[in-house]
Amino acid sequence: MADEEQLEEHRLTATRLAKVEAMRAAGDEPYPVRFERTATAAEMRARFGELAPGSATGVRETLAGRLINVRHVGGLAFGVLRDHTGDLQLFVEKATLGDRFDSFNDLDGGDWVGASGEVITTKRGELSLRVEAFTLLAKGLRPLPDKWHGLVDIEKRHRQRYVDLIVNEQARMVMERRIAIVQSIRESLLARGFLEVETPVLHHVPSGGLATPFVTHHDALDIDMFLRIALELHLKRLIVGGVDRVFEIGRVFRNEGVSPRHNPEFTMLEVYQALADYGDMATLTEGLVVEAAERVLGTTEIVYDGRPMSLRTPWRRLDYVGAVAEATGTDWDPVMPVAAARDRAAAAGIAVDEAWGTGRIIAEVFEALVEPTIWEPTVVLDFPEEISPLARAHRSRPGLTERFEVSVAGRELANAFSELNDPVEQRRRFEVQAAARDAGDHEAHPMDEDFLRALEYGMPPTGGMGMGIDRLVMLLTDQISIREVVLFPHLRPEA
RNA sequence: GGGCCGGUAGCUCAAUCAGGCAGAGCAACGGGCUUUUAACCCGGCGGUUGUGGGUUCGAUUCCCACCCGGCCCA
Repeated sequence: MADEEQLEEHRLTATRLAKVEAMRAAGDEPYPVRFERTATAAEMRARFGELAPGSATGVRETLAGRLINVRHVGGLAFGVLRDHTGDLQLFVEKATLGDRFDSFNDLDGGDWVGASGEVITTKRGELSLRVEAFTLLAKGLRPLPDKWHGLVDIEKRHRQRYVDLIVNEQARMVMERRIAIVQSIRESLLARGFLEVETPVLHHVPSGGLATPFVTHHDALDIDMFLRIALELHLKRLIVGGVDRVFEIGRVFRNEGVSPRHNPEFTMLEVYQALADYGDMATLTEGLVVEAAERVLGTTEIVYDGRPMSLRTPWRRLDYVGAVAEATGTDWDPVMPVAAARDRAAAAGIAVDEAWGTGRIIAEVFEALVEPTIWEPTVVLDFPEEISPLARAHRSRPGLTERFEVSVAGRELANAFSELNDPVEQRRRFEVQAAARDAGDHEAHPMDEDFLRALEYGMPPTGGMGMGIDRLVMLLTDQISIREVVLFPHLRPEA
């Protein structure tokens, strides 16, 4: 769209380009190298925020940032300089700058500027820099969006996040909060003795979850590879290897449709702890979320999508099959004949697939009737084995596994198990999945012989947990679309 | 994949229902203004109405196809 020719042709950029040429002709560089600043906008406010109107401090500072707006008032000009910490006013007067005053008037909104001068407050009390010298640091050729409305068009905000970040405070807030949340989780885990690792993104077997992978190709080896859909199996290999507590925060990829709640790539936390079980994982999950909320919001009492929500722990525990029974008004049993399960689903108005077993049917009913009704974080316990091929069988409940999900605002936030560490049983589970895969279920878990070999060396009892970081960020930034918490969400290519 | 809604100046929006010269504010440009806070005042600019076709004397407006986005559903 925006090639050089169009830049030269468009009158709004042509006038700016002309200023670039004029500067160069006069021996000035519109894109200089390096600049030394002595203060940021936030530092200025911290040091001088309490000055009375009309003060002059005698202190001289140098700031650098983007010129967001200029108000010309005869022989005066008021500029708004925005750096990464906030805004500060530039007080520019002809009396101080002399001939350079006209050059200041040549600046455009959007230009990067360095300015030096005395720290003052204006008559109206606005903390300002009385500019004694300034430098163009980088000429902006494109006009900024409307200074009042900002950039509103959602498509443009996402495609041109750089502009969104310049003009929309909210975009910066979400980004900064996301960074703080990830940092909080990392520090919470490090403080508990977990080691952070990096495992392969390119997989030979798309394992560790039930999802359609992206396929790519390794040219030199001439083999297809898969972008990972989960971190799970490599982290468990590390548990086998004797890494006692381990975690990874990393991007995973799922080849599904995009929606307000799904981006093809998203960020997962996965944590594994030797000698622990899913009960320990529930406590850990609660701790990570509460510590992140307190760090970025200072409270566990939040508002999401206009409704109050408490993240206070302990979270409610809900029995998975029991919740389905309550929602449907009939008894359910994960080992009941599949025909009986089908009847109950039909009675509840839930359509089921011929190939599904009882566990899968129960899951369908849960997702349709129970999960959407959950608001505050809830630990939903003991999932059917059929949909949990990597979780250990429940210590006392046949047909179920020691698995929980944390549901919040009608969606899954985290998923955890007492990990299956019996290699013979794991092989049996993979074989069931492989059969489903052969029958046409592309999301069934594939056989992973190397992982089985690892288990055959012995994996200690282990608790594991995965959490969707994007969803946690959505919760703590009050965003209902994942595209608002991902800096560069996926969109179709521009025409 | 289906349904509904949207795409008009750099930005934010009118005009579309019922076809008749495509407008405003901001930005930019020229002028005025030495304490502004979306500064203000005056002036003159700025358009492939998402793309392509069709109907019509005449299409931003009606019809068809396509592209991009939003929401809902699968």
